[in-house]
Amino acid sequence: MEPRPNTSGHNDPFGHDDLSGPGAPCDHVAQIQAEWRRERPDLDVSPQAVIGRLHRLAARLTGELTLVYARYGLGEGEFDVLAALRRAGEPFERAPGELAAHTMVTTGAMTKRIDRLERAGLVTRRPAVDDRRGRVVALTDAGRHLIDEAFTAHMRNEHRLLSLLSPEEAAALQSLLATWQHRLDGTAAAPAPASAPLSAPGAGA
Amino acid sequence: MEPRPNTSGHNDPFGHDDLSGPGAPCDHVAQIQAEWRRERPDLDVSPQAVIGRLHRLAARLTGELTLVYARYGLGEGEFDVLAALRRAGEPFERAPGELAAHTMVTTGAMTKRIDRLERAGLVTRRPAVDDRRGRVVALTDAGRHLIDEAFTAHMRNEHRLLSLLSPEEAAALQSLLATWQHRLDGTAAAPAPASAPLSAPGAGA
DNA sequence: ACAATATAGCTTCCCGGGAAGCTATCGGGG
DNA sequence: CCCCGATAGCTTCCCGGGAAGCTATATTGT
Repeated sequence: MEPRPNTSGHNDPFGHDDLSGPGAPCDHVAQIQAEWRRERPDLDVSPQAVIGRLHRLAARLTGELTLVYARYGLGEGEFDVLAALRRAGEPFERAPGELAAHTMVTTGAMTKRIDRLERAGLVTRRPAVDDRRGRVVALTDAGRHLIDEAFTAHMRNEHRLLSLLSPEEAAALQSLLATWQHRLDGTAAAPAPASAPLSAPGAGA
Repeated sequence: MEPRPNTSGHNDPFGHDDLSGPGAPCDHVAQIQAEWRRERPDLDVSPQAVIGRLHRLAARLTGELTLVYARYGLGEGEFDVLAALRRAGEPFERAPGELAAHTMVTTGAMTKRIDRLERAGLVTRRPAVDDRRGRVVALTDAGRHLIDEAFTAHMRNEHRLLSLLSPEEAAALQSLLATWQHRLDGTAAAPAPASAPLSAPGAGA
């Protein structure tokens, strides 16, 4: 754990830094990169050092967070919905469509999440007054209490995980993540896809 | 694979840096944090500035990468398997268990991935010679060509995404991610779970 | 007023992964 | 030699999400 940044500049035939970090001189990602360099020396695989690690770290953190949700009988999806309702403030109500947008899933997925939560007695569903197509999802008392407990534990957990970084490291990381996301949002979507579900493998070959 | 929405934001009344990066003065995560601060002023939600953003960014990047896989008729899982085989070098063979370990899924999931790839003619399955319990999964010529094409495109895509950061930013980010992962690995697993699948919500309430 | 279109939520079907258990095989000890 | 536990891969069942389409309602244009 030497917070010492290091050696980052060094070989690489493409002029990029090889990005070999101090904390991971020989981790799994680095091994994978080494294999690719051997097999495909024509490619510069340095981006994997960042993107691959981001991936793995996010997966790992999600796993840790999920353990806490499970203690309250919740999946990640349910937790998110309850949290979105709680965040809304009194009277803890929101339309299904709003919840879907907030939690970044489709409305179909949201319907099923609400079904589960309703069955568990954590939320209620009732018709909206102004628009007869609409519904209103509301936290029950049980739901309110549960999410308050669960969210408190969740934040304790996040503090525990984040405490592995110094305040300076955390601030730097936060800033870099926000910067990247922001620039990504400023970019038009990627080039058009054009799939062929595992049946026309000749696509590029 | 999609998105992990999650709550995150930032700010904090506890004397930590508020971590407001330059790139994210008022993004979605920050809004969420502001809501929590209003509803639960007793909690320090600053970790979400990092963890929430990490999640969202990872989800976003995954989405971008998936678009390229789809162009070759591959899902993320299939791509990973083909890549692991390609990385192995001549003769591009590996045992299913090895592949499962490499790609971080269960053996059950691996069986199904191989089923799909075999059906598509991209890999073959044959018995191992030394151990009659074992199997050997091998890239076919078609699979070899496909993954070489797809991986080349994949790396182009990763370069495109990473090019939004300066070399210094990328190096710093890589270092922080590796550091965090490394410290996380050095930590014993989290406290014992104890689930109750949405039926005993009273766990903590 | 009425038809055309948009919108909100729900339903159906599919896909991919995890958990747990099954079968065949290997290896070691009596 | 046979029995026992360990191991490799596969099978079964379940869960949660996406895509697309359905129904009922709201809104807009003529």
